[in-house]
Amino acid sequence: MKANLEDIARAAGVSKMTVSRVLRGGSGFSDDTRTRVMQVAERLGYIPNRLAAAFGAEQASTLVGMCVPRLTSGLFGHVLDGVDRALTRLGFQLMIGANNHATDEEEAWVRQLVSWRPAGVILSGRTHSPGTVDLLRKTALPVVEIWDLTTSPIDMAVGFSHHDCGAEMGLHLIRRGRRRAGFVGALARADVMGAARLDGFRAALAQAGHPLADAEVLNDAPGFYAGYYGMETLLSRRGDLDAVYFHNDEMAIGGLAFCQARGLRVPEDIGIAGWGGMEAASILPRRLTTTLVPTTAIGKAAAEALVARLTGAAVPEVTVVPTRLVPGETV
Amino acid sequence: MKANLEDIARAAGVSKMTVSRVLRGGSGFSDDTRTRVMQVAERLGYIPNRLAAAFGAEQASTLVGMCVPRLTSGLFGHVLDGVDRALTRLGFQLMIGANNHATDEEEAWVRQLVSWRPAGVILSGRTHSPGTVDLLRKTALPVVEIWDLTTSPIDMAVGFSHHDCGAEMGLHLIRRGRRRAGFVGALARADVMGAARLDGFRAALAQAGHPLADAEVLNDAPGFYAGYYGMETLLSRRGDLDAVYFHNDEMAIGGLAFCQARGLRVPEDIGIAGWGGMEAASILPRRLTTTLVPTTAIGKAAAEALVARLTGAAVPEVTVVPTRLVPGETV
DNA sequence: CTGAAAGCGCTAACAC
DNA sequence: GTGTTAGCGCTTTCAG
Repeated sequence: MKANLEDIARAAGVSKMTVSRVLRGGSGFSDDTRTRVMQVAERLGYIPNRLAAAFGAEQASTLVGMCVPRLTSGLFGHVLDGVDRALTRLGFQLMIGANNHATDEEEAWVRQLVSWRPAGVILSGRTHSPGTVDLLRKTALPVVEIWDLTTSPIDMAVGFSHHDCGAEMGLHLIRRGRRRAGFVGALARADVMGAARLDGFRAALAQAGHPLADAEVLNDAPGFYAGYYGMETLLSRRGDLDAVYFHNDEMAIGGLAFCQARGLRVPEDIGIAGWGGMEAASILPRRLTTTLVPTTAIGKAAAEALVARLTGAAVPEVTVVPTRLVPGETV
Repeated sequence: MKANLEDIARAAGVSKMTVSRVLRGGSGFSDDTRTRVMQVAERLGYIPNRLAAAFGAEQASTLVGMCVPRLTSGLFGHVLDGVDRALTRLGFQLMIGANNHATDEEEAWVRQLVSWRPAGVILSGRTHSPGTVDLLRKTALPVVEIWDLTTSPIDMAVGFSHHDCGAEMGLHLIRRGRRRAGFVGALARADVMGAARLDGFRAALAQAGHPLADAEVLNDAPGFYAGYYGMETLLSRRGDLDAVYFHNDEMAIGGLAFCQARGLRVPEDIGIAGWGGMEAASILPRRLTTTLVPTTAIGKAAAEALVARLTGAAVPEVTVVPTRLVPGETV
């Protein structure tokens, strides 16, 4: 039922090697042979065996692995989309995994991935277990770390500074006259990047002489509910806050909903700021002040950097993809 | 640098075969041998080569492919999450692709996937190109089609009826006293499932004697913007509508935002209904009337059905995972 | 409980 | 332009 190179070779009256060359679109055969081989392959319904190809010649692997924090993240969905489109266009296949913000889950996934002898790996974040780094270094696999910039990446990095995002937003709130700002986070301290934004935010506020009034970092997933209840919690502790910066836009929108439910006016009574740039932020219920993150571009750049490295091209160690603070109507 | 079974065998003073058995946790070796082999493998930093394993014994493949319509879809992000968690737990690796609602893109992806000799495939939707179906049938690969129920699946199916979702919502609107309902869709007719919901909706309204007043099916991606502008378009044509059913919750929320911007009262002036059950729907700005779709459960069920089939267990051809209409405050 | 032999399908390297 | 040889690392099968 399954034809292989040998079957085609026999039917076309040539050798396996010639068939292989034709099918891979190389050179070293006549036009005549080519058409004959192609026809036979077609007729036999030949399906190449990449397992065998990649096994026999490891550099023939077109498998790329990508690990995201959570598959349910809207932002990372767009990053994945960028990666997938670029990779598909370039002839690669994508294997995915989720680390759930745990370096040991990431390591477990990387171990599995590496055993498939992929062409390269894309990881999210700068924090990895020593085992992961070690393994990746030992196997000398091309690696792109995305999302956050690393001072010294394992191999390559594509992203931006979360610390700067937070600092920029802190400055923005100060400029808007806010003096008692709070923060609502999520995922406890597991999300190192969210923590970096908080750090930057805190630093900017402190430097302006109006230090962070309060912060509530929840254990939950960073969604609308968490934003809603985080806002409630924060306000119950500090009713005098005049602005709140959220882990992301979903949470900010949840916080906005809470304000609406409580009859708090935004931005008069309290300012709200998010992060991420989700589509809803620009519509609902008023344009949210947030930071636009070029998710798809990051994915695309990461995939292209990886493939460039594979083709031997020179690739910068760090690619900065800038974010942009977009003032809305909420602060 | 890279150790293989032979290296371990030599260092442990046994044969390759014994090492293979130990490493795969089988039986047929003494405890003594086991510990010795394990220690050597550890010391040598052995990384198994699954390429070789799957190549040498095709049924040893633990690669599963999954194709979703779009990687940026919030709902499918949750399905993917369900699939990924189940598959990881069961020791499988996940390869993904997106078909962008085009059967030929799906076929191209399936062809690539099949050449990696995976253990099984999960596809989204009931519509596939003849080439895809043919290929899958010929290779006799376990296949799970998810999302929509198919009268006769290629192999197995996990999902629910989109037609019924639409009909149920149509009935709900009628019961709420709505008499001039409209529909806002997206992705043109490319999203067959959205079209099925429209069909069911239309049928239910017609049967109740209050046929669909108007429908606007946009070409855009089904997001907040599309909902906003779709609502605007629909109302400019039919200012007398008393309810609108949207392709999904994002769009419904966009439509809601438009109403708010125009000063239309919801549900007094006009009713709004969505589909999908996204988290924001239950918060913002009022609880949205929508249909809850058990996304993660579908993913989990699909993965488990696939693995059950692989282990030779009997698996039902069709698994129904019911949705639930949740009345909110918007109609 | 352990080992030897054969082979999976392909490609690199070299010969013609 | 085309063919031959060898081998990738593992598992299956069979023998002990």
